[in-house]
This record gives sequence, C-alpha cells and structure tokens, in this order.
Amino acid sequence: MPELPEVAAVARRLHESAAGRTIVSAKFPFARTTRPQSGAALARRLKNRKILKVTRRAKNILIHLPDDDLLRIHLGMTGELYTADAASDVSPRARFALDNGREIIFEDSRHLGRVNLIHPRDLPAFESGYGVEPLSDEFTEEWLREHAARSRKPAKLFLMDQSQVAGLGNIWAAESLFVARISPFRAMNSLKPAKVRALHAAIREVLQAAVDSAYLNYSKPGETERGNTFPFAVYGRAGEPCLRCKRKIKRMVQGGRSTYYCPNCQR
DNA sequence: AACACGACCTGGTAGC
DNA sequence: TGCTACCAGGTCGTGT
Repeated sequence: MPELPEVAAVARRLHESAAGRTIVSAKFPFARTTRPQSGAALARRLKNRKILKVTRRAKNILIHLPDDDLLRIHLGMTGELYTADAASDVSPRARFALDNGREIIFEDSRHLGRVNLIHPRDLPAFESGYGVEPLSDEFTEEWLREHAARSRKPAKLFLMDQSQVAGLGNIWAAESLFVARISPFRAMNSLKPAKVRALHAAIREVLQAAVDSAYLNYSKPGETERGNTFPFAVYGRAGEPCLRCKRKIKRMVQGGRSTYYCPNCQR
C-alpha cells in the first residue's frame, strides 16, 4: 500500500490524534514485528513516554519521544496505523495504549512492516540509508541533473532507490515517468537536460497531487479504509489505452516488480 | 560497486 | 465449489 503520499497521510493523522498523549503500555505479540530488537525491551522503553509529534522520513513514520528517541514504524506492503478506542477486537502486530483510553493500532497482514526504537546515536546510520526528500527544497532540478549523470540505472530503478530519492515506490515512480514521457528502462545518465527538467517537474506534480488525495482519503477519524482511489495513468492499466496516444499500456517485469508504461510515448 | 534474484509473509482473485 | 497459480503499493540478504 504505502508510498510517500500514503505514509505522509498516516503520519499526519497520527500526529493529530496522538501528539501530546503518553504511551501507557505497548504490546508486540509477534517477535518479527520489532526485529532485530526485542519486543519486551522495546515495550519497557516506551512505557510512560510522551508523544511529542509524528513526522515522516522516506516511507517511515517517526514518533518523536523525549530525549530525541524516535519510534520508527515502517508499514511494509500492508501496514495500517491508526488510533481507535481501546479493547477493539482486532489482533494487531502492535498495540500502544494511550493515557486517554485510546490506543494506537498497527495491523500488518503480511508481516513485512516493522517497529523499532531509534536512539539518537543510531540516527546517522538510519539517515544514511535515505536520499533526498522529493517534496523538499533540496530536491531541485540541478540535484536531479547531477545525480542522473552519475547513474547508469534504468530510470524506474533509480527513482525507487531510497538512497537516491526517498519515498517513491512502484506506483508513483511509474506515474512520474509517464508524465515525463520517459521509458522506465532508459538509463538515467542518458537523459538530456530537457528530459531531466520534465522528470523533476513530473515527480513534484504527481507526488503533490497524490499527497493531497491521500490525505483526503485518510482524513476522517476512525476511518481505516484501504486502497487508493487515485486515478492512475499507467499503474495497473496493462492492455488499456494510453491516456495520451490510445495505444496499449504495457506491463513488464523490471527489478522483480511490475512496471507499467506506454511504449509509444515514453522514450 | 552494481546488479539480479530469492526470501520474507499473507490474502485476494482469476482461471480451470 | 474447490484447487492452483499468480499477483500485491517494500525491503533485505546473498551471490555473481
């Protein structure tokens, strides 16, 4: 489910519902959730800590605690994070009881997500895995031109590389490339300046629209609906007509993932 | 260093 | 209806 726009929406909602609250207790019924950390040890360190704010970095949700500790939640493919009335009947991967009688629930059917505590001394190691935030001022056309010139990767794999551009995933990388009319297989260092400019603009435009849409989808308190109703231009549309040229959208496997594109107008 | 590929998991759905 | 095969928006480790 979650790429940058969806994670941003979840983080924002969690901030609205949980910032200022104190974690009374935490439970991790599955060892896998907190790997490689111990669930019991993590629960001890969360007890009676106040939630200062909730932010996002790449596809991580960061719950800021006192003493610069960060509770980091990665949703994986199927993670859902929300606040609910206590004693709800779900059996989640993690449960955080709050001092107002509600709790933060982390569900994740595929167990691909995780919850960890990041101590300030481990922050540099955490940060070193991630590149520029594509909606930040740091992500400029110049940034993209310089980094594109240094990578022989196919454009789609470059965009999905979290150490380059943090937060793009399979859907929004494909959508950005469609808008910029660039083939997902095109080597980054072969892009001419005009294409780089188009790609930079496309990423900003597509992500900003998705962020707005995702927030709307998640904006109602208590709502936990899944799925993204955003009208995709290419993602998941194999065999359907291209919105620009009417030729068929194609699905290919690239880097082990499905890639959707228009072979006619993406070059 | 850079890439490909399987592993990690469960659940939904298309097809027989 | 039931079974099988494939697919899923993400990493992570291992091997070349």
